[in-house]
Amino acid sequence: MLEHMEMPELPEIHLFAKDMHQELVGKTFDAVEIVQPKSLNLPPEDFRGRLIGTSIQAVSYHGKWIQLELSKGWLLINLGMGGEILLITDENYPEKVRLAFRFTDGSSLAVNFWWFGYAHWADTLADHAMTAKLGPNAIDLSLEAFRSLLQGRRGAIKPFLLNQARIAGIGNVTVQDPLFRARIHPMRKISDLSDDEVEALYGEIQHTLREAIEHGGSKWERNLYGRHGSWGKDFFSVAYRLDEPCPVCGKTIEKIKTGSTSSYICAHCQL
Amino acid sequence: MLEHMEMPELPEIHLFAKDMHQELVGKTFDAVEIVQPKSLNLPPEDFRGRLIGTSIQAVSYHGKWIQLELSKGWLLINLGMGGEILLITDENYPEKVRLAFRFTDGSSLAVNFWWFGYAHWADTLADHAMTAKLGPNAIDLSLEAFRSLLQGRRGAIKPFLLNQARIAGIGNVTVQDPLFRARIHPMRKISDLSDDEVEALYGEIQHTLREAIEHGGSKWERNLYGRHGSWGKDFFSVAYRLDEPCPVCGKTIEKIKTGSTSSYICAHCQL
DNA sequence: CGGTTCAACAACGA
DNA sequence: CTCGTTGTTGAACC
Repeated sequence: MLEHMEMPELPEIHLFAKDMHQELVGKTFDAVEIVQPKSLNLPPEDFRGRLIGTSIQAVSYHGKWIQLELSKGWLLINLGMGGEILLITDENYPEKVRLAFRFTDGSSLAVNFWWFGYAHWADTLADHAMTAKLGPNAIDLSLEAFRSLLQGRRGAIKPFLLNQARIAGIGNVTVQDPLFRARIHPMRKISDLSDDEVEALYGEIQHTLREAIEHGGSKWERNLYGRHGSWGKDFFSVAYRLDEPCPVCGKTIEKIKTGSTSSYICAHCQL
Repeated sequence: MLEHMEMPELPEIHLFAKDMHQELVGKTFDAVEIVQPKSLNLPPEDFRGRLIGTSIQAVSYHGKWIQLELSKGWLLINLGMGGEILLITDENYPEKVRLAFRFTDGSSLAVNFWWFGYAHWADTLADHAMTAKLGPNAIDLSLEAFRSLLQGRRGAIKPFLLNQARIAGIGNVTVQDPLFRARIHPMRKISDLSDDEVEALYGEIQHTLREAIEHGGSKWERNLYGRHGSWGKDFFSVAYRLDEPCPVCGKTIEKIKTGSTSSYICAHCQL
């Protein structure tokens, strides 16, 4: 039932960045193993050449991208539809690896994508179109900023929230319960939302993201150390609860098509 | 039959820029008459204030925009769906005028749009989004540059050629015969084109643009001096020749919808 | 069906 | 395709 929820969203990326910052700052690239060159934005030799000898200064994130600031340039990683980043402290690499980075201290970082992801090198963040065009991280938004982003928008609320160019980091897992709890139908026109609804939605988004982070990310993901999070379906009110009763009114939760994504909703509570 | 061909494309703009450079360099703006303020990107007073007292240093073009480099800033003119720019040497203004510029030597330039056009002022070209985002002028492209622009494109060839952000200056009149002569269907996927087809298409585009320029632009347009060009349907192989025989195979030329534009093609020759 | 980009399209406005 | 904007949809891609 939850087999298609293995994609990292803001909480998991946030945790990767935090742990990677903790573990990797100060390390220097010694070697780069590239199993899947198509994931790169440079020829493998160039990519390797940019990294080797540089050191990691800081690790942050923007939306679903992890950003490693180097002594020269940036290494930008996107796990695509899902994947793992593992810190390897001994010589035991995991079986499946698309990319591996070895550091001069003997430790390594292994990256695997379930299907496809990116590892890009950029001189500056502004040079990298895919991250440069992202909106602000959802978790860093103030209510006022959220209101002003919604200002004058004509479309529906759910596609807006999922559009990474508007707000970065929200995905189909973290958008559904906030909408339910704010009692807003995913396809409601943004211009129809009352001030109170916007405030409720904002609060529920913040709550959901923080809750997921506090619980170490989702159960279906592994973190930098290979450990699973504890945030899962137990925390959901309607998401992925097809045919179960709405926790508020008891009516049956439905699955509907909302543009190109699916949504679980209570048609009675969400208007 | 040819009633909808009154929009200037690269050849006509090229000729305007050339003649305007010849005639206008050195002239100083003395007065600006603004009949249609909506065409401007500044309040009329500001627009006027930017121009008066400045002189024209050079006239060039980018796509369908004519660029007048001034002693300070740029005046950028786009004729939109069609229009005229006339050099007036006596005091007889044409009847219909949206904008008129008077110079200190007593001469004037009159601009008319059939429907909508622009006259913008910009401090630098980089400041002006509408021209800054244009692709390279079609006529200045090398074969290699043309190939690299097509690299990795997923859509159909005709919409690509008409997209001014990719290549500037090609319009629905100047695109049709090159496609026919290269034997390429307008809706062919770019990724399906062979190297030879790309080269043929490139050559035919260059040929068409240069031929139109050499003949003074299209018959339906007037130049800076009010004179019509001589490039017209006689030069076309299939464009606007509905139900006539294909000059190569004799089959009937068809008119088809290609996205939002129409195309005249030989369905037998163009694959 | 995932993330992201791109293309095609509609509608509107200037 | 005069051009911009906005948003929607579907496809292709890695």
